[in-house]
Amino acid sequence: MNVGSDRTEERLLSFESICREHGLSITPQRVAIYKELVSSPDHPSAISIFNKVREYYSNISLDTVNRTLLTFQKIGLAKVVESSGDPKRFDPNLEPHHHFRCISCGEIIDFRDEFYDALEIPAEIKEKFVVLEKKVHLEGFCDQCRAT
Amino acid sequence: MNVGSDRTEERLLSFESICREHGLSITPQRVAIYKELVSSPDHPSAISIFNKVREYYSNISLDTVNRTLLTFQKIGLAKVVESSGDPKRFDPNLEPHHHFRCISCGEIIDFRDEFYDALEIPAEIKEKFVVLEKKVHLEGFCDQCRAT
DNA sequence: ATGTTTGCAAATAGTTTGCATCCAG
DNA sequence: CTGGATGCAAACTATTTGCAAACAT
Repeated sequence: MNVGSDRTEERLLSFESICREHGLSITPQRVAIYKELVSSPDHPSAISIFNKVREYYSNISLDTVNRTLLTFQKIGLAKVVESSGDPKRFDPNLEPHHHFRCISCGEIIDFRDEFYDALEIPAEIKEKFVVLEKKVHLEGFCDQCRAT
Repeated sequence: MNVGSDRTEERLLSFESICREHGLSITPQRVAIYKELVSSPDHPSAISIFNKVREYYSNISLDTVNRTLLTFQKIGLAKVVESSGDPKRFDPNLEPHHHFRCISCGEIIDFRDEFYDALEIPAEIKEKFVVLEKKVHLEGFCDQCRAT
């Protein structure tokens, strides 16, 4: 597990209250999974979180990790990354941000862009649908893979 | 199978030349799968194309459909939709367009927007990566599901 | 106390692979 | 003819479900 930053401590507090709001128990498994998720610099899959948590919580099961991550998604503590790949990847970053995905290695890189954040929703969409999330998705080759 | 429009006929011709360019045979299976794909109004999964093609090509196998769709993606005849769901969905629409996805029913709706098409790539990204694709992804509730 | 959560095992869904046969070029 | 494509079966990966035991509140 990564060493807890102030940011992580802060998020742990809101984690507990959000769980309570939804009538969910604060179990050690959920705490451990949440800590791993928010201290992840990337977009971890259930398996990668499972492997990290298992280092110090040896008898946790992959099913619990899967179930818990889906629960987190449901109550708004995580998002599922839009990607065309097989294993679901989770995103602990709830701030507005955008994604670049390398089509060669599959790496997904977050980036901030105030201009993108401020994009207007087209009228034809706004009239018919309720838009809750807006994200620019870029694709191509990352610096590692462009060299190949 | 949908009745062939002029657009479909047109695309079939370029389909054959693109296959030849890549040294791929024009097999009846590939033609059938391609016809289904491009006449799809939505973003079909391998299974849904399999089911439609099977109506008149009864002994085609799902494996062939899967393999063929991946081949189409490789040679640029189709794209895989960025989505967080399980079954891969393919996109026959190669024109620049954007997606709205309903988080309730999973429907993905294409929309055109010239302003979005013209978005600049942020300098920090352009410097490091090669960007081949740019798409705005919106999420929320579609008109059907917002009522529920 | 009791209703939720967990871990295990089995089931399921989607996709991929190996291989013999078949067919397009 | 011949190499690539297909169909079948089996393997594999990711995820989900049923259920009894364990735990949080």
